[in-house]
Amino acid sequence: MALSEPAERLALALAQGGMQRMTARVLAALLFTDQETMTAGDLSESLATSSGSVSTAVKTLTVVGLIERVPAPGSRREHFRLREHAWATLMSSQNQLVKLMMDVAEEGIAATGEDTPGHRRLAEMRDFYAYLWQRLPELIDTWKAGRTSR
Amino acid sequence: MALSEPAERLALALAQGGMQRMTARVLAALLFTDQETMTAGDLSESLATSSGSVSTAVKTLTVVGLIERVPAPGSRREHFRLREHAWATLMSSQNQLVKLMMDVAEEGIAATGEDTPGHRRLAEMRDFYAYLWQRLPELIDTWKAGRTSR
DNA sequence: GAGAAGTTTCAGAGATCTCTGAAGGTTCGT
DNA sequence: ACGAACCTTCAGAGATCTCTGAAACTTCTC
Repeated sequence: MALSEPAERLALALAQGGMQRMTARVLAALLFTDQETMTAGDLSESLATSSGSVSTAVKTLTVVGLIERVPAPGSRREHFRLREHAWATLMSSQNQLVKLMMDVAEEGIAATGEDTPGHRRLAEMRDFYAYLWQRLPELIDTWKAGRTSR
Repeated sequence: MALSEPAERLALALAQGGMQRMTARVLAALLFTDQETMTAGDLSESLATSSGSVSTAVKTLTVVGLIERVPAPGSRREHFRLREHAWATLMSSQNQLVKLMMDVAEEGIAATGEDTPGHRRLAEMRDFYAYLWQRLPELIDTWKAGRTSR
């Protein structure tokens, strides 16, 4: 079955956030499906795409921890499903970008003379990202704690 | 003067976050410069790029509120500089993506039958992004308050 | 251990994005 | 009002990214 229009829109949104288009479509398919898991075959059929693309996308999603291979008794095929806390995981990996910003600002600070306008601007940038880098993980952990305690 | 290597690295990091490469380089130039403001001419010289590219980049940065045109007494040229709270502004615009995620999840919920696995997954996604959508602005406001109260 | 089914890899075609450069527009001084 | 300096726009060249499809590899069954 082809992906629904809302599913394609969701994939687009994920792509806007930096995810490859095909990777996003695979994730959307796994979100919307009414099955508990999908095989690579299911995915390439519903996305009308090559098995090669599915393989690459599935690998990427597995590496970043958004989906997982599920042992499939009685089938040779690989089964996949969304992992627990996938969204928190996605957010955490976005958070690596915050760290990168903090680091490049720090580099800039080291490379500019003190008491220059550039130095001051970079220090403000560094402070802002350092603040986020401290606070975002707390936010995500709070969410996870609230979820699991149900 | 050409952009320093740390400045180019910073531009790369911004580009990773979704900003156009040239737009990111302009922002980096304005961050690192030891002048208070830079003209379009300064920018195209230090970036070794066409005036057209600078014009486009500067327009984008102005629209999203990261830089501002500064009235330049005694000069016909436009002067630019980083705006106050530029980083908080950048974060806020990233935050629009959180809103988009929330919205597409909501659409998906409306389009799937209740008590299906897809419905449940989408509801969890929606809840997560709704939580962020509530919390991130608080975080940014707290930062701004801390800054200005110095 | 041979064959079938499924999966992965990767070179290159095709699609997409970005930048340039030149034409045209705007603003300022005289 | 005219010319000079500067800025903006945009078509198309060039660079970059993404997907396909076929070959190679792995795993399972008989």
